[in-house]
Amino acid sequence: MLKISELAGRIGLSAHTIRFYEKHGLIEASQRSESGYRLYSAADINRAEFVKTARNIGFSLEDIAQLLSIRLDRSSHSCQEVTDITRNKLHEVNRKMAELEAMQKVLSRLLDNCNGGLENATHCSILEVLDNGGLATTGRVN
Amino acid sequence: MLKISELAGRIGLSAHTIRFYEKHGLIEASQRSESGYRLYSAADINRAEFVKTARNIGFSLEDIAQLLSIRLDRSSHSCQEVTDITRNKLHEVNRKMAELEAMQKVLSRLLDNCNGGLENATHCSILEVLDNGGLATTGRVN
DNA sequence: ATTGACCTTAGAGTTGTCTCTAAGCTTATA
DNA sequence: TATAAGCTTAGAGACAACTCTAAGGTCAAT
Repeated sequence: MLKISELAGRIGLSAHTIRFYEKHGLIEASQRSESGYRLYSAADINRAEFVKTARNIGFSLEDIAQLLSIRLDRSSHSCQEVTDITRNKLHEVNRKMAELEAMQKVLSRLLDNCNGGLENATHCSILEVLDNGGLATTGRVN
Repeated sequence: MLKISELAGRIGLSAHTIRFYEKHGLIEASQRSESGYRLYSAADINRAEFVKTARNIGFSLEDIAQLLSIRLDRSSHSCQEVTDITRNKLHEVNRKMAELEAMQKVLSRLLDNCNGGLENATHCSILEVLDNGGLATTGRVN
């Protein structure tokens, strides 16, 4: 049985974070010592590692809570439930990527058109673009 | 001179947001009516549009505050200051993209390896991966 | 004169994920 | 036995960028 900071060291989270996850139902200590210290069993550790792995992949705490409840009783959940959560996450990631790509394009173009020298910013092309409502649409941004 | 909701309609922000931006020094009304209503001049509108454009591109409010202070007195700032802000933002975007790409790859692989059918989740390959600390490293994740 | 739309302010609430603090108890080491 | 390190709890604070509320004043139209 591990104490909280031992578990913390093992899975790479702070004790604070583990208590925080506990409050949100993600991690639990199946026992307490006489003095009230949390004690983590092998199963608890596995569960905590599951949480950490899912977190690393990028699942939200809420996603993880759902995945955990499936994991807890696999036979009464379908595989599809798991893929749904995963697919939703993938869609979210794709959406964010698209947003970031758009930003990336604009920022790169702004930098391409600007010499960025030490002279003063009176004729800075970036400020001009911002003043004019964005990149010119001659030759569409997309 | 426009009142706040006229400005709001014109640039596509809520009046709430405009007041919020004002509190943070981004937008200002150079006049007030006798009854205390904000009144926006052409210059105020330009500034607000600058803010909106920068926001659309993805600059943070803090970035925008800096860009505005350069814009306010272009001759005492260098063009480089502007490109620095822009380049930093681009780096930030690139960093986030890399993170998201990693997530994207993992999620896609998880989905590829799982049939996602209606049968129960006893042998769900996604749960197995999460239980085993992530994707197998045979044939490296990267 | 009344209605309803619009304006004002200060300040609280939201979201997600921690991160930290205070005040106090326990355990291990010197 | 003293000290330090570690544990407990409840709850506050941080971050970004809004979003909303309460309580009230103003304005245009009917």
